[in-house]
Amino acid sequence: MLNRNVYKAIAHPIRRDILKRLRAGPKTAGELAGEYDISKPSLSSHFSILKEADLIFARREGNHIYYNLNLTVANEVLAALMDMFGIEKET
Amino acid sequence: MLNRNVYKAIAHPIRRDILKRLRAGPKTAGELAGEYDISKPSLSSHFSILKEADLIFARREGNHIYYNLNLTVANEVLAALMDMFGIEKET
DNA sequence: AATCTAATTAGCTTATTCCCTAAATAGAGT
DNA sequence: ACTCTATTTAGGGAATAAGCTAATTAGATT
Repeated sequence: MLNRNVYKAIAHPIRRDILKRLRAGPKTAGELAGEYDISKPSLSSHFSILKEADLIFARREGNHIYYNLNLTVANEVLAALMDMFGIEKET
Repeated sequence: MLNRNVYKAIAHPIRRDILKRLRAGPKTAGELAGEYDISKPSLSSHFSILKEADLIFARREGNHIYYNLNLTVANEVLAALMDMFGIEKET
């Protein structure tokens, strides 16, 4: 079932941007850090909020941590919103 | 274009529930107030957050105020999320 | 085992959110 | 004009969110 925190998770513009970038494939925390004018600890906190919402998951490789988009949950969010608005999937 | 506040607006469970109930048609503030264990001023504040996000709009009739779901914006939210996640509309 | 790099956790401050009660406003009916 | 009902605005307090710097952890490398 859909974690209630997903809505809070997508409420922040940086977190939405992270999700958008992860569409294209896994990225390390460091790679993403380069994209934002924010301290690494603050960004790390955004990662953990996204993780807690199950929107992303982490995989360590050497001393890098790769973040991946969780498409299953992404789809669940969309389904929940479509249900909320009473909008059907197909055009 | 999509108001940035929509994400904050849908981040609260009561506001999501309001949207869901408005799917079925317009409701007055009073009708909705009956559904939640929250003061009327607090609920009124939720309405104004939803209004500010353009997710609902109000129409006065006598001394009732009817709230309506703005389906246009609802669709825009879905489109924005599908874009964010890189998910296509049709199955 | 010392060190380097990558990333997180701890601790703190400021801003925002969310709720409340009391007071004000808008319109309808008397 | 007064009053009743519906709803919002004002003001304030507690909880949560979001940022920072400094310190720590985890693993790789020498």
